[in-house]
Amino acid sequence: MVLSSHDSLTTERATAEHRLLVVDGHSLAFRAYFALPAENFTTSAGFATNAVWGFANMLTRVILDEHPTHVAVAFDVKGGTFRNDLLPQYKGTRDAAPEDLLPQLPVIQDMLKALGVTYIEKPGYEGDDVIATLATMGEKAGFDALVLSGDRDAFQLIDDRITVLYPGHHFKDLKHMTPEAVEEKYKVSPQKYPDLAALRGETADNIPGVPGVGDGFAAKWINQFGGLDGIIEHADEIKGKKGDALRENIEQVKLNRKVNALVRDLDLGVDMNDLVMSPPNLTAIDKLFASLEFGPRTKTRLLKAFPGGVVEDGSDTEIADDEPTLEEPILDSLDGDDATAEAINESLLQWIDTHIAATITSKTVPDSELTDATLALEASWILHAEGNVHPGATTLDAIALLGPDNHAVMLSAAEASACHTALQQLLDARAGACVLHGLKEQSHLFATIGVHVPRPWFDTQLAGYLVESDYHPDSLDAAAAHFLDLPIEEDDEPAQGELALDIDDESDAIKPKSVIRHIAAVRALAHDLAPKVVARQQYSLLHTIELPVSEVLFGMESIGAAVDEGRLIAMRDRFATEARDAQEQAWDAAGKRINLQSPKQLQAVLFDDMQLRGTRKTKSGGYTTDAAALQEMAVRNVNNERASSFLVALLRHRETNKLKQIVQSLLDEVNHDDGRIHTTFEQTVAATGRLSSAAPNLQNIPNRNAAGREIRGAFVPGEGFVSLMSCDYSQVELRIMAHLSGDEALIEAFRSGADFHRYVASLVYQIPVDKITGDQRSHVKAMSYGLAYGLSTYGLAQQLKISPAEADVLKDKYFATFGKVHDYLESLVSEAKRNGYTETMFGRRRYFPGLKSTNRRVRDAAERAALNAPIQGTAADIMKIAMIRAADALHDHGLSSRIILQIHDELVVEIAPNEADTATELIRDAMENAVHLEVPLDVSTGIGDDWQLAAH
DNA sequence: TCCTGTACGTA
DNA sequence: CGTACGTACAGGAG
Repeated sequence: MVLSSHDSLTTERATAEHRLLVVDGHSLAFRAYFALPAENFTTSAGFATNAVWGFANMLTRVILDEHPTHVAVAFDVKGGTFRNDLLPQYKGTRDAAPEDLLPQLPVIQDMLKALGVTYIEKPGYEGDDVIATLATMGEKAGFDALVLSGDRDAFQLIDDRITVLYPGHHFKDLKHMTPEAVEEKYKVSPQKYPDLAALRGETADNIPGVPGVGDGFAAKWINQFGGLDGIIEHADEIKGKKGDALRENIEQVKLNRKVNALVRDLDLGVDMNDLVMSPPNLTAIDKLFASLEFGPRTKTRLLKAFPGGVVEDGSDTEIADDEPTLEEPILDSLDGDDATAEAINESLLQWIDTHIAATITSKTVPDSELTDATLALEASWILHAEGNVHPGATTLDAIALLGPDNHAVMLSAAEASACHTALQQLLDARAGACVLHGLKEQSHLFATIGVHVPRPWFDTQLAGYLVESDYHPDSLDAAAAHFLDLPIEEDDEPAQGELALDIDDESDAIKPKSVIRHIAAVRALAHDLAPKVVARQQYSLLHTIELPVSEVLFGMESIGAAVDEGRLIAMRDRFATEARDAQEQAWDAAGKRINLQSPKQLQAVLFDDMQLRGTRKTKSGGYTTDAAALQEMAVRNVNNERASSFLVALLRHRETNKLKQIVQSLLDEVNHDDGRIHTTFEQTVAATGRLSSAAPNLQNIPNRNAAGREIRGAFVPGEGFVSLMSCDYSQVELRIMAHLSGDEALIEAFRSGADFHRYVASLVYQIPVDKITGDQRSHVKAMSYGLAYGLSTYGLAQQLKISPAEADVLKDKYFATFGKVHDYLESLVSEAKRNGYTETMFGRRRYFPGLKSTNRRVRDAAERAALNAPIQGTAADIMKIAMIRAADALHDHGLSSRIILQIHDELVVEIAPNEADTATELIRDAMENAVHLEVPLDVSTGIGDDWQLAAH
């Protein structure tokens, strides 16, 4: 304990250091009750304890923050008070306290008794009067007084010595209401606050004020006439409707003022000496907490706030908000090394009972941003598995559990497997209070022992992504280092050379230290991220989109996509032969056997040997050798036989070699157990909210020319399935722009159902639809698509191979036709500059620090990204919602058909026998109605024997 | 062995 | 000098 320097000061000075904390017991109990879901705090007998737990926590927090030397808690007493005699309807609209709150009040009082805290009730008076009296007594005795109350009537007590701690929107946010704070907020002094309240009324207490008069007018009058008395005196001088209203209600206001005046001189039969903080009765606390099924962690924390409140088990469970180390869990071992599976399962069940079940009971998930996430997570437990996640071939190393009481267990893969029934039982009963890192990855790991992971309450990986989508940690350690300012600890994994040795030595293969450190990191991440998720309003996104879509993705990855391996091999060989042919040709033309995949060697041949003129430069200074440049040089040098045959051969080599590589990468990833390719859909990589696909990337399978498209033909229905269906959104991003900009012309273009680009071109060029040329259509199409990327005149000119001046004309014409689109795009950038972030339709945020850069290039790039993010992101949100709906629909209708791939605006579904029609309708409906916009969402579908044939 | 640059496939 | 990705290779630094 830190001793402060005032210990040896004189009595006179010392009294100034005396601080009295007065708590409004009812108000605190109510707030705690509503801030915490009762379902998460229920004893095995079904007794709700959320208000008790929240009360204890809140009291602890305030004591630790404010260091009072004296404490008292005031409660209301049943039965009317003198106020009801004055105002019969007083507090008439208050809902009766919820039935599971009332029985918690005496328990709170028992707890206070055990803690040695005096609580006071005074029949005929309210808790507020008791508080007022106590605070006044404290002040007279030379104390500083703190009043913890959610009732604004307490503001009248505020002066230099008395501060009110008033809860904000979130239970835990306490505002220090000082005279300055009241003045600032209400523009009147604390003494005049009751005058203001009398004029305004108090809905919560069913006290009507002057109709039409709120804080603002009340303050104005008070300052004008010096207070309520002055206002009443000069009531006739106040003009207008509000003046009339005042005169009509003047009796009510006078009455209000009488009612809201707090009594400050009750005889409570106590003096300051009775309120001094004293050591709690540990035996009574133990007994009480046992009956409430509160864990040792709660007790430890609570006792820390009280004198002599030492930790008994020796583990210092400091709740560090910003301490740069992880709180180390207490690692328990399950009995019996050589125990049977049943015995291990049994002892795990027991451990769960003691360290998880006793502390929390929950099946429900807090579902609103209002829920106090920081308090809810105090009662959560952590689930963590480690291993090698590779869909279709995942291996499990170890799992760990960490209870709210800081006790942990760790199980090897074999032990975990033996315990799968206990684990499943735990998850089925208490997933609602579960925290983990990466639902999809954890699901893969637990699936190896046949355990299904239901939707948890919180996912630190998804949360980190929602909070800071531009940062992508590639490990839990990296995430912890980033968000918690922890050093990245050396993983005690063996170096490459030692790996084989370690695998052989099975008994030593698990690294308890790193697993336990990791599970502690997950807990710490949750503590850091949960408040951020709430503050940034990402909580509902987490629960309505990211967690559900994680489950869909887990299914897709597990199923994989079936391929015709023979067809892939044949294709690979054909592309390889073609590439070799092209290579020979290129070598002949070049006169040497250079590496065609080396830009450096190509530059030497093209620009030195052949003396060709380069086009654009790369950022490192040399001329580019990309396809567009090669093409341009080929056109320029049609008459230079050697150069053009080299360029043509090189282009052909580039293309076929690329295709060969793509096919080979697919072959490398075919799972030998099931002949399918299990990609990984990365959910936390793309800053806009899109998914990405890796190992292999199935979102960049060629689609633009016939040769490449063939590769799609190798994706086929697997055994037991008859066809593949492809469903895609047409022009989603443009439709989103039409909706969000509200541009009537663009909206009408989509509603008309005509050929969209042709229709738009006819508006832009003011020519009838049937007179639009192919060039006009394609120019307008490029312009439309370029919009969402922040396309420049220069870029448009380049792409369309027209002059910048012509591109400028096109742009002007386009924006003259669709003015609101222009305004909307500009507003996206200016909003981003103002807020520092953009938001999608569903509230997904992306921050843009680059907008403030002094480097123009960086700033311009950030502006384009800021313009694109809400559009691309909204499309991604819509597709995610569609996937959730589609997967649910297929499941609910008992279909076996299943989604296997997502390519941003396309879903690929593997169709079971006789399900084609139903599946088509269900998926179409899920996609078209994922969200309702001002324009229809158009979905086109196709079915075929392979992915290529499913095209439409 | 690791990182960077270049190139290129997709939406 | 158009957004968002993943992968392959070459070449240089280590």
